[in-house]
Amino acid sequence: MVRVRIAPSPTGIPHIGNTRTALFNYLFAKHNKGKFILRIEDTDRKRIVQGAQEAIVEILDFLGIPPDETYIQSERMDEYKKHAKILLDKKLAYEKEGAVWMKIPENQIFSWTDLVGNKSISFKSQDVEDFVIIKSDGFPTYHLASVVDDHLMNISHIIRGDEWISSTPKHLLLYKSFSWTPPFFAHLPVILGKDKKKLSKRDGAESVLDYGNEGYLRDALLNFMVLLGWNPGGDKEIMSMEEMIRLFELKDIGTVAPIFDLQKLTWMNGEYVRMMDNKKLKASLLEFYSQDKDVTDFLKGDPKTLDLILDLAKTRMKTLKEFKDLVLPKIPELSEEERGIAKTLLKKLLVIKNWNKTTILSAMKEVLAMHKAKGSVLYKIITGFEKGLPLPESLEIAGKEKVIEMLKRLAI
RNA sequence: GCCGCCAUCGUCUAGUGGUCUAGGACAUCACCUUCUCAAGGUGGAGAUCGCGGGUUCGACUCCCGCUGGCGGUACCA
Repeated sequence: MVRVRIAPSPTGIPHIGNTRTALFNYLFAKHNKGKFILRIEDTDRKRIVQGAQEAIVEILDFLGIPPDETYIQSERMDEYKKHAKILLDKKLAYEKEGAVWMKIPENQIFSWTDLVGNKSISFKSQDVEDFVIIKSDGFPTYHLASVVDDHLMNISHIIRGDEWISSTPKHLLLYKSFSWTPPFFAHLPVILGKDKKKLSKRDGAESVLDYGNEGYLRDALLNFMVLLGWNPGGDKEIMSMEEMIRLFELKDIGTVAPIFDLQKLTWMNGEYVRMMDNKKLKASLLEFYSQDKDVTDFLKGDPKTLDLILDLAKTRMKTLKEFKDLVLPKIPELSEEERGIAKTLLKKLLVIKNWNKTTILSAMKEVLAMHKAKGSVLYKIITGFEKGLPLPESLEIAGKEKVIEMLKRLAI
């Protein structure tokens, strides 16, 4: 039975790296019909951050990768104390300055086969130092608490960041001291920023929640993250959660620290926007703009009209954030010349009898020819931006009356 | 410093001794389309597979060294 866990400490908001680790654990669990466990490691009382625990849960929820079981280490103190005593009694640990320390035996080799890259890693005991297992405040350190819990919770595979590699010999010693069989280990390379340094605020948003607030879609985020250090082979890139679960295997995890490339995420998000049907897109937009009455009012307008507009907008937005400027015009600041063009446009549109995109387009072309102007001028006049949804279509949708009225106000 | 991990286009990667004059995707450039901007289509440029030694009839693929990057070296996780 596969049982995996993520063990975040509530000392801050999880960043993309931690979140990807959670995703990989989730996919591995589901691929093997196993369990995905969340264990809050709140043993460092000094560094606990208010709201961090809630943020962890919120992120898993946002991504749709909820844990099957949840544990909190501060509620399991008895276990850690009990197990520390066993080590003390066996004389494998000792007390010093109010803390309990694990003694590293001499002339030993600690080695394991890491499932990332399927290679053997080993450390000599002379390179490992005695370490604290119970701090003087009575709380266990990560080393003791995680080993005890992983064993008690029947964790089969530990999939975690590779900053843990050099701690693994300590964990191996603990397993041996308790006469427990250690689980399998898979250490994931960290995700780096553009500068090849650890991902930081400079690289943009910090947590997936921030990306969500920037108008990135859950499915795109998931798809992009899974490809950071994992590849099922072949050229397939766009994958649904079901496909990821079906294809996910530890042997396909890369050994190289990937760099987070926002441009590719943005492209992929655009792909997902275009793949969505209008009903789903509308729902996503409604959620994203829930605080913006102008946009939600627009979205709640005539469904048929909205449908047409969504079709036009889909190929022009990479993130949901770009939707507003696409559909809600702003008042343009026109030069004298542009005002003249606006007047001509008004005149030409006014005489159209059969108001549709074809007649509107030919009117537009006449105006452009008369003024020897580029099409972008008309977009500036009507939308306030030099580009936008195709005018013939959107003016047809808006209706002659509304368009004329608006142009009159501008041209005066 | 010591210990460990890693090393293919700018980026994500395919590649497990010969099929590689190294494939795909993002980004980039050109063209097509065109009322603007996109989307889409076609094509181009872009990697002497970090460097140096081996092993082999033959190395991107195996071994060693070097260099570089990253991580660890806490009564933090």
